[in-house]
Amino acid sequence: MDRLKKTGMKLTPQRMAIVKHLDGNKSHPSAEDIHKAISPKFPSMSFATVYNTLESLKDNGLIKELTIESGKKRFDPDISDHHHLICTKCRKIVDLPEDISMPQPALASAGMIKGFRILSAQINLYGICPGCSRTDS
Amino acid sequence: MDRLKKTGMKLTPQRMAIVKHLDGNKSHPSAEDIHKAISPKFPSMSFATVYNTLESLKDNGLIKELTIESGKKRFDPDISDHHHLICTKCRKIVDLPEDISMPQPALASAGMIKGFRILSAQINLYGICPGCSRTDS
DNA sequence: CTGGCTGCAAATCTTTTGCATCCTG
DNA sequence: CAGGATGCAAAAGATTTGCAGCCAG
Repeated sequence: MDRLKKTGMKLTPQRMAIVKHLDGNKSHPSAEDIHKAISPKFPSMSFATVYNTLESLKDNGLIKELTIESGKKRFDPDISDHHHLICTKCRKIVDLPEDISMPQPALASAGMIKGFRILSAQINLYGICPGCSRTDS
Repeated sequence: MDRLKKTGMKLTPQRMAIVKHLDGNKSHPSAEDIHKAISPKFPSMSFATVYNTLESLKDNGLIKELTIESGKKRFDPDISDHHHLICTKCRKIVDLPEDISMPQPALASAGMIKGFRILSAQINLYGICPGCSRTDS
């Protein structure tokens, strides 16, 4: 919340609600998830506001946008250098434990490849989660 | 094309046109790109056919679906274990040279993490391409 | 007060679906 | 000839946009 103030963004009630909802949230919510979650408190809040706010938060480095699911954006308040496991069956998204984290993102975030100045890396591992494995086989 | 036949999929003219268009294609086209490219030859071809065909090709392991851009699916006929560099400015997508490829995908494709049975890995490196760098700074 | 933010509604873009018809195997 | 594939059109889902009015700083 302090970090929000530091960005110079205006502290509107809607924004604060969104930030509060995201804080510590490990569910990697989509814009719709967020809108739905906050609707009870701000029934009039529009999608435009949600998208605008998420865009601003992203620009200010307070959240990350994940490109994990083809159809929709997801957002992650955890801006640390981590990656994700996605269950292709139930679509659950889980943070990848740091100790399995990769040396390459380091390489990537520092370096140049093919003349590209690399700014960030996103690693998605797709598989079947324990729950779905059980149902499966 | 032989590989297409082996899948048992029916060899309709539309499908063959799509497969031919994708063969060796390094542009990571979206469904719309593909539809547009083939329209001149099959003006009547519908999006449903494009999507159905891409889905079938994917199910049969002839192409990969990339989740690189939030709003849309992209497809890659190169099914080898490789990854991508994306210019955040001009949205260009480039294959990551194999020699920079990561040891982890190997780990991932073999292993189990957090109880997940890992099936595939996708690594996206985001940055600024040489062309945009020049314009930039 | 003023510029940034909000709400609303319409528009856009991508993908999916239902169904009648067609055509490959 | 049967079942899968196609074309069409409508629907669904996600995101964007324009604009008038509002409110935090």
